[in-house]
Amino acid sequence: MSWRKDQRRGERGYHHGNLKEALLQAALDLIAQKGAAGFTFADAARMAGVSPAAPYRHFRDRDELLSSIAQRGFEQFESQLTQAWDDGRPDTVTAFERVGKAYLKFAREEPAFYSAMFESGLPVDANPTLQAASERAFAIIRAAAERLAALAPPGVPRPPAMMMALHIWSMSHGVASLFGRGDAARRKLPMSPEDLLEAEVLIYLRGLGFPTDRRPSNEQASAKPVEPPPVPPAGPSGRAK
Amino acid sequence: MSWRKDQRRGERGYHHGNLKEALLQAALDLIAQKGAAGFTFADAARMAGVSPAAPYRHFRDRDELLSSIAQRGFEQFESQLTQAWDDGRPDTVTAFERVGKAYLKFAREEPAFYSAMFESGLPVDANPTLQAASERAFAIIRAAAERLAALAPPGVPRPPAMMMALHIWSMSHGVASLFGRGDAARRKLPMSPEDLLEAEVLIYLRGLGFPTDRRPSNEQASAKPVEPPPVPPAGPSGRAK
DNA sequence: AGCTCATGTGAAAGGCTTTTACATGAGCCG
DNA sequence: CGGCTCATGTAAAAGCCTTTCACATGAGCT
Repeated sequence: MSWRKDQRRGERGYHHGNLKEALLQAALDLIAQKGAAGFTFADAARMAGVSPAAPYRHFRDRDELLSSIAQRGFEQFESQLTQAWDDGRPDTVTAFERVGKAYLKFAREEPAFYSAMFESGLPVDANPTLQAASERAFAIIRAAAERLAALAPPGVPRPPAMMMALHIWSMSHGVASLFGRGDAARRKLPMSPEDLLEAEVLIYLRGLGFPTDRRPSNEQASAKPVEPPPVPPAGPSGRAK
Repeated sequence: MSWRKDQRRGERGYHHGNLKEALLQAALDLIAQKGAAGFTFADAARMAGVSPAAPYRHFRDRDELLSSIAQRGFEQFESQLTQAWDDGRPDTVTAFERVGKAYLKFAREEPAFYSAMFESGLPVDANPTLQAASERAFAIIRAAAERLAALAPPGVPRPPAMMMALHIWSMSHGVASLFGRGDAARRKLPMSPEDLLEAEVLIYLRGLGFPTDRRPSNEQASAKPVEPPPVPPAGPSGRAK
């Protein structure tokens, strides 16, 4: 009885008018506060000012709402990474580093999305739409790695771009998950997550023989490493197992 | 009424006799099946053959049970890592790699523990006991990194062991979380998680100037790098920000 | 045997999820 | 305008979970 009264303004009366959006927004807030596990369908309904059954007109169940959020999360994530990558400007390594930072920034600034995407226990591969969105986001990292691989110093076997992408992804994800969240499960750190990741990536790139002192332009020239790396890069299958 | 009858043997009658252990075990099974989020206090009680209220005699609430599991998880984790490290035998790099593999193995073979430890949303720093256990596990990686850092090639600034440890931890955790779980959130991979991580670590170590072709003994001799690294390692604070 | 305390049981309150029948009103058609 | 129809909400109810509380049981000790 009180729902309609409780609405400050924009009274749509019986019909909310934009319940689906309101629910998504409410869920986002709740997840940010109490984590993906603590979020409740009924709570979201309450926050949107409707009865507990109303959400079922827009989402099959709680999981579908969560999926929708993860979906949007991946889309925004992709957008952020794309923007950070900026097609490799001003130079590939700089842009690459920026992508890593964007990963951390997203994890910190959008904990609700991040939570839904990576910590909700949703079966990513069960939902094709979701999986596609996830892969589009990863494709950005993949593309960046491709460009970076093309700059690999001559004279040594070129590292597989896919492998590089997976490596960078795992580093970013590891740092973000362990140290980069708002306050949940925080651990003490002698440096910022950003610096930690940056150093990690730089060392890794140097391990591949990349020159890691930035130079703004003419990458063709800079493709020549300062000095050839001590040993050839390890291939995907590594050494003898 | 039927609980007592349902127990196959070892009937303790009214008193279960070892309910706490039984609950922990049941919870472990349930979490392995349905994830940390899906696990239910009532389910564990049912599985142990007691009423839904019985568990409250042994755990304050559901979260305390989860904490206990995470606690044990960290202890087993520490034990596994210690064993893998084997005090750096036969040589530091080999042992170091083995620690990484142990991390993945734990994530894969003990999904319930891993889930409780890293994905349950438990506030690690809220429970001192839990935090201590977590830190003891990390200390193994830390100690290994320390030993490795001592082997760093001369002539360049020695990398901070703590930073190396954090880097290795994040790599391992990233790979394990993204690709190393039983089947939840699985993603396609062109190589095994183990190979992926091994290559990643080797490249990283090479980036620090370590010789990455193993040699079984006399590490003092092998401390001399095959060739000096092209550029000095990046310090913790990295370059200009 | 009798006491006592730890350990379980039942029952009940309060939430959440999900389903089902019913109500409302927005858009459209004549 | 009057009436139809369908999308969108509501109420109520069933079923499950969590947590608490008074009470029962029986294991161990004297």
